[in-house]
Amino acid sequence: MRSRRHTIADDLRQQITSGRIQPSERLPSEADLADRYKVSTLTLRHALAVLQGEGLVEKIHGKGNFVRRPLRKTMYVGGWGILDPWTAAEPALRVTVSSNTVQAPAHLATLMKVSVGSPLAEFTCLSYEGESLHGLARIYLPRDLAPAGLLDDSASRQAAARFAQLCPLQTAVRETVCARPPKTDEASALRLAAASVVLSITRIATDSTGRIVEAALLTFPGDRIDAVFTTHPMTDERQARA
Amino acid sequence: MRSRRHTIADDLRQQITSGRIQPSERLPSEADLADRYKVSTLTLRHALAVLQGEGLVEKIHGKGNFVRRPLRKTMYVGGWGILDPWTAAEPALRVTVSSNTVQAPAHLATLMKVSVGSPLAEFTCLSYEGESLHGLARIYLPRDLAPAGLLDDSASRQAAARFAQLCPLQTAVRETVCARPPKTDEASALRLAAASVVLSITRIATDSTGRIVEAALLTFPGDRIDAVFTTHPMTDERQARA
DNA sequence: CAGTGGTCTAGACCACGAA
DNA sequence: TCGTGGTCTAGACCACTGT
Repeated sequence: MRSRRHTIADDLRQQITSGRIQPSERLPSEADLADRYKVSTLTLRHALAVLQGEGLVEKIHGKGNFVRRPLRKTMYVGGWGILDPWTAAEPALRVTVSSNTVQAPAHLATLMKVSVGSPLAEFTCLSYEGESLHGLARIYLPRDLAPAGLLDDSASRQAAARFAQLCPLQTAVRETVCARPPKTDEASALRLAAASVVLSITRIATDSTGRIVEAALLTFPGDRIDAVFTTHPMTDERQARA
Repeated sequence: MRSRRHTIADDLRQQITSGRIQPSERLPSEADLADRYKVSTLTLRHALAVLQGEGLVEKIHGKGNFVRRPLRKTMYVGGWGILDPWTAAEPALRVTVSSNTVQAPAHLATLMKVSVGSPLAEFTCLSYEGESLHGLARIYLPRDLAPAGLLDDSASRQAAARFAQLCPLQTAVRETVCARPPKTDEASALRLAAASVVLSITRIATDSTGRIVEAALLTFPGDRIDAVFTTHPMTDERQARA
């Protein structure tokens, strides 16, 4: 016997995928739905949790449950952090950047091979598609490398085109990709269920002297992103070096 | 005010990470823990759900809640498919390879830019760490490019060292990474829950003429793998080409 | 303020696993 | 059979959002 939460989830899913409930539309309140299905609110909430896990529904505390727009997968292009060449051209994509100075906490100090407490410039980049956030980046540079007039218009446009790459292109980049549950702040910022998964990319840029000039912590909802990386054949010269 | 489920989760997490509760040990029953913390069983279950989401605890219906052994993350190195330089050296890592010939179904034909029904050599690679499978690869080559005596010892050893890369190294490689729920066959092969997540890597190798010489579909349990990709500064010559 | 979702209780009953 | 986790109820109260 299928549990009640699942039969309810099936019914609501059918209404959503068939278009009877439109994207970005609000569902009836949980109390109303619980009445309609003759279940307790807790059971109904479990049904909604199923749909939330599938990415069909988004819960907003104090407002309601909303049908998510069908997924448009965006693409992260590895190497120099270009985000989504297709939608980047669309006006619907906005990237906001804010900056800050912090003292390196332990995990960042390790990552960037600087001593704990070193001054770092921190940039928080949020990428929106329409109203909904679909990418989150925190970027750290050694304070002395951070450009002074960074937050002008041209820099914002640049960050929108290549997702939040602040360092020059002539650097070696190492990107580590993993899938993991969102941290609580990420879950609330990206409006994800705690049980969902994000694709986390840690990008380290190194200049020709080996100094780490940028560390970027990128987080994307796991079901909305593909990351693509290309490797070219080595030149004989470079192969000899390795 | 931190919610009760979180204070309980914090307390249990501390007991686990400090070693007061050992890996693979059973926790007291939910009823007992609910008594001890003076909360309802539902609240206690929510606390355990937090730890479960963090991968610290595994629930087994009818048996209890168990502390999971800490995960040993393996690493996939992008570019030419080297798997896990650290554990690759360990005797515990085994890779088995079996081969087959198939006619390209639609999705593979699209991926490899050949016509539907073209003969392809299919290689299925399973990577074990001790008893448990931790990687699964299906690799396709145009039939005429598949080496004849592939499945001898040296090829198997080679596949173990560089995860299932069958084509020559002098190729351009494009790897697409996404997180998604496992397909049913993957879930059973990797012993994953249907609700879990795999890291899926699609690797396409192209020779200098632009022909696709290999397509690899790699699947790893999402919580046991990191994938790392490196990009080197372009030479002036290559930059001019792009 | 009213309306929404979030947390919590104190029970009941069901489904699974091992003896 | 017994002890375990899984589902569910009918309510209470809290926290967030908009008016």
